Amino acid sequence: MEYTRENISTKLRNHGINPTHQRIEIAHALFSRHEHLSADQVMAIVNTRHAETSKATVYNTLRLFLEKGMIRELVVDPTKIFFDPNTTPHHHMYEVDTGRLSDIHGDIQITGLPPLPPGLVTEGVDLIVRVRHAS
Amino acid sequence: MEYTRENISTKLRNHGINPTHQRIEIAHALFSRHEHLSADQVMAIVNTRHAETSKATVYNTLRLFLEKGMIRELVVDPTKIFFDPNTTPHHHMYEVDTGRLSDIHGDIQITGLPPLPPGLVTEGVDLIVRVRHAS
DNA sequence: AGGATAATTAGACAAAGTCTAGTATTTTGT
DNA sequence: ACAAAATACTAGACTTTGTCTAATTATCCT
Repeated sequence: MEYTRENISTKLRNHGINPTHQRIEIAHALFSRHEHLSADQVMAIVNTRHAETSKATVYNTLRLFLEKGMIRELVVDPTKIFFDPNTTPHHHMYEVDTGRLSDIHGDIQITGLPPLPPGLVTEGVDLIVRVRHAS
Repeated sequence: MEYTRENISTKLRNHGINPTHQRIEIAHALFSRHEHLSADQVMAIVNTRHAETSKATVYNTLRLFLEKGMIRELVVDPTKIFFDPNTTPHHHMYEVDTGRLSDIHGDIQITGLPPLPPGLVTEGVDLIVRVRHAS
């Protein structure tokens, strides 16, 4: 699938989001790349050439996308949150010395998880393999 | 094992850490409870009664303990880091609506992880089950 | 078009964590 | 035990990520 502005508008509408200029640009930044971006990276991408989108809008929009289930939040780096346009179940590798974050592909199985206490519902299961470069 | 100041001093020395007043108090805060504490929680515990330990020392000391492998860092909450005095392999459950973080007990197996790219070494594998209270 | 609603903005603010330069404590060598 | 050297601690300024607010602008609906 190609991420034209048109397609992105449709995608936004499908998620119940009003497609505005800024939202389209932010979604485009996330979906046209296949990377995990932090809020300030999104901000930088969207505002190359002319400043177009404010910090507040970037943060608001990312949280909106999150709530609507269009993207996923990754709490991995101690200093900032990354956003992942891929919402299908998959896991991550984090290079602690460089801050690089990448997907782990493959058929990963997790067994032996005890049942949840009553009243709790699973939101997601995050598996992060922390690695570093050999010295 | 009981966490007397004496025992904690020995533990610090075993990890190659010079046991000072502040370090003993911080280690005591972490090890005498069996909880995951954030830096400001440690700060608050250590400074009940009289203010004794500065913010800089709390942060420096926690990082020192980390480097020496005496505690473990948990990147789970988007706003703060938690420190875990239990360094044996185990996993966590995080209640996203309350911020509560707890251990998962049981024999959890993770299979299907692909081999690491050459030059990379595993630091650790973190598994976090994110849950919320049913509405 | 025009009023209502929704979205965006600049900039002030908050909180976690880092850094610095000076002071205090601890250790070491004699 | 004492002085010098090394290590540790401190207050407070600073940085960074993210939030909030009140005012402005864009969009939608009839």
